Amino acid sequence: MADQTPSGESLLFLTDEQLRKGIEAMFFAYRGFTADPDRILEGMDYGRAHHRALHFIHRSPGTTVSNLLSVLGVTKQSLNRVLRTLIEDGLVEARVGRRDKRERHLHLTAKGQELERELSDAQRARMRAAYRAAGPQAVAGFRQVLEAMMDPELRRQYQGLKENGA
Amino acid sequence: MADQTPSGESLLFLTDEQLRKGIEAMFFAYRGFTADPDRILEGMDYGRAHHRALHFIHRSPGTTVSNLLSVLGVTKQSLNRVLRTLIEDGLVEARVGRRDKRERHLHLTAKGQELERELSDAQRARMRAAYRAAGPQAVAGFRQVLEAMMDPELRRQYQGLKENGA
DNA sequence: TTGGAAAGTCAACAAGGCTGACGTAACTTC
DNA sequence: GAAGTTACGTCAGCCTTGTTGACTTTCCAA
Repeated sequence: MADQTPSGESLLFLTDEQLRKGIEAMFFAYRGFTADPDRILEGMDYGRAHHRALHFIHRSPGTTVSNLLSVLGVTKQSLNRVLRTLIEDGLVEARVGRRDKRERHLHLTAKGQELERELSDAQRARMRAAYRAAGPQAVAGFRQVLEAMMDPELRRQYQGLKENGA
Repeated sequence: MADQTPSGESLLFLTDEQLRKGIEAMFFAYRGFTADPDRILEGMDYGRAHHRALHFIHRSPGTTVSNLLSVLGVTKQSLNRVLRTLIEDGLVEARVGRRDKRERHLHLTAKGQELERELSDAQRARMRAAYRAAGPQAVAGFRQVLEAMMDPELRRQYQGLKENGA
């Protein structure tokens, strides 16, 4: 028992083997995480990229295109392809900014809300099952580790998303 | 305070808002998770798919192609493309099976070990920092939630990977 | 000896990233 | 008011990594 911090905690959770297991857990869990929405979307003309756009527009209604760009971390050409189809299909509405007319403020239409809801219901159902199985303590730890794993800039994005429901 | 289980735990961690935060945490954290290897690989002729192959061959030396297929969850055509370049470039060796000569047993060459090492060092460094920042309790919770999030079949794959280092 | 599994390969395609170049409207600054 | 910057959109072309389908070779096992 040599791996002890000055304060007496075991450092065994930092072994390469433990870290590798964590890496694999992320890999397999992420597959599960996206599986349900992917299943819903296949067959429709949409993919994961559309899901992400819907999610963040739902989350921050009225967000601008460049805002969304920085959250999603893709190029405007990539996002535009996705956004165009969503707007054409009447799931998303782009309103010209009132203060700054260059900006487009993005909102979900009723139809957009509906699909977002369907996707997020599926994803939340899995999340809820996992949370319930693991318990509140585990969930707190889960969130802590994920947060620590983010790039600092992304962490700020993450924390900036409106927090409530408590 | 109505959200209490019969055993008295709060269920506030199961609100839609909390679940959404968890979903976003997964999204942002996964970006960080892959960022370092991606950076190393850009410029080389390899991508994330090559990294995954290297990882699991390292993890289970002598694994067969079909074994790897089921772990990675892609088609043999996809995997083959990746594997071919890795073999051509002398990072991976495919040994014909002794018992069953149809099977190819995959091993990393010295060169393959080297790249795998470089990629995994980077990824583990981030993981280690996150683990250290969050602490052992949080790490345990992190692993529990991720495991509960996996599809049952993937969970078996995950648990089947040799466990040690404790 | 034959059926079927394991592996490999060719071709074609799609999603979703990327870069670069260009255009336009609108805001900001000098 | 002119010049520069920002926000957005779009065209064209490319790459990676996934897909399906069809086909072959090898070879184990019943």
